[in-house]
Amino acid sequence: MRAKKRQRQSELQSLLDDNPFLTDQELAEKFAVSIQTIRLDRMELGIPELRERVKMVANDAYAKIKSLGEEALIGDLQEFVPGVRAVSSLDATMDMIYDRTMTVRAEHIFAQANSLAICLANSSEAVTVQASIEFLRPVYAGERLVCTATISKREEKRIYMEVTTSSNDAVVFAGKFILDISV
Amino acid sequence: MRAKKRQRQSELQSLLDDNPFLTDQELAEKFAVSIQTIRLDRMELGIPELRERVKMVANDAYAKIKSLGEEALIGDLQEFVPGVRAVSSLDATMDMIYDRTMTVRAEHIFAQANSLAICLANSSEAVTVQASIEFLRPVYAGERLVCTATISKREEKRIYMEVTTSSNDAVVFAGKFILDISV
DNA sequence: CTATAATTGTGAGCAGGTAATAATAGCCGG
DNA sequence: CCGGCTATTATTACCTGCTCACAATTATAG
Repeated sequence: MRAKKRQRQSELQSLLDDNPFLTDQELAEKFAVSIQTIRLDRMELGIPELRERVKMVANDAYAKIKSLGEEALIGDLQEFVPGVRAVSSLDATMDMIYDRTMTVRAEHIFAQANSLAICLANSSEAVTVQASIEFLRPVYAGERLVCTATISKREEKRIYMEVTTSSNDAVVFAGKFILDISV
Repeated sequence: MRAKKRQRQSELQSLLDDNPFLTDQELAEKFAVSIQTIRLDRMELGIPELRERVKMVANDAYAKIKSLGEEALIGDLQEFVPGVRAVSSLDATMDMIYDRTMTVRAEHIFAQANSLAICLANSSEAVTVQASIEFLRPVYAGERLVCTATISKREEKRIYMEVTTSSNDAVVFAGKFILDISV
């Protein structure tokens, strides 16, 4: 009996982990137990009710969408010298991690660099056209990534930049970006 | 009188737009009207109740987090020949867009390519160490991006890949990736 | 066989509503 | 100033998805 219960509770946990939108009713049917059993299980596992779970997801949404979503600049702008240099900082969080290696996924580091480059281009129509990038060492959650973009050359319709990202003074990323500013 | 109502309704609309978590009770207090007035306003504006609003935000979260968040592979795997080639497809949505140019942000295209490369590396410890990438033309919302990664060279601890992304048979992105598989 | 654990049932109550219906307040034109 | 209209407020019944408290039943291990 005890085994059955443990089994159900762990399944319940993972079920709700990747689908928080299930009612106690639905869960009871899935496990073929009474609704009260489900409620007791939730109590013991410290899982809040449907509405609270949904609220939590919704709140996370508000926070996470900012972590890599629609913001123009990924990270926080620290310094901005038009036509010369821009610096942004970004705190690496668990949301950015690749499970298998526990390291920050390359696209997040690229995103910080690329968005800073576009920001520094300071044109309403800047578009990244080329980049040569190096990820010098893996980054872990909790590190603060400071990214610096510097304009190295400027042509009529192109801007060349050097972008580097450091954590604790060690360079973790370096890249050369070419942006198009036709218009 | 009519002016007052219009004023209130438009304020209500924008209030709820950037904070969907307000109850009718709270709104009534904010506007110093009865709760029924708020309900009528919501009806006229077609704004659903708190719980529905929260649910919508939570659902968006689920969709958006997948758009560039925690998934191992960004896009859907279409083909996978271990050690040789992998193909994924990704539908460009409005969530991926840079407002100023209305084009898909480079990091999303990079993310699709990079995550496919890591997937193809098929090692529990693959890490991108270098990439030379080109964005050949801008991508707009609605396009279907088909990304192909091919292994071009394999060393003891490194994998070299060619990754290209096409939309309607035109190549929009091309890159050479070097991954580290030390372990 | 019995003590304990697990499960199920019941009833009250709550938040945040919908839906329907009715009463009241404010204003405007004639 | 009064009828008519819109806007607002009130009232009541009902809904979902719970919580909380308490009791009853069933299973099972010792």
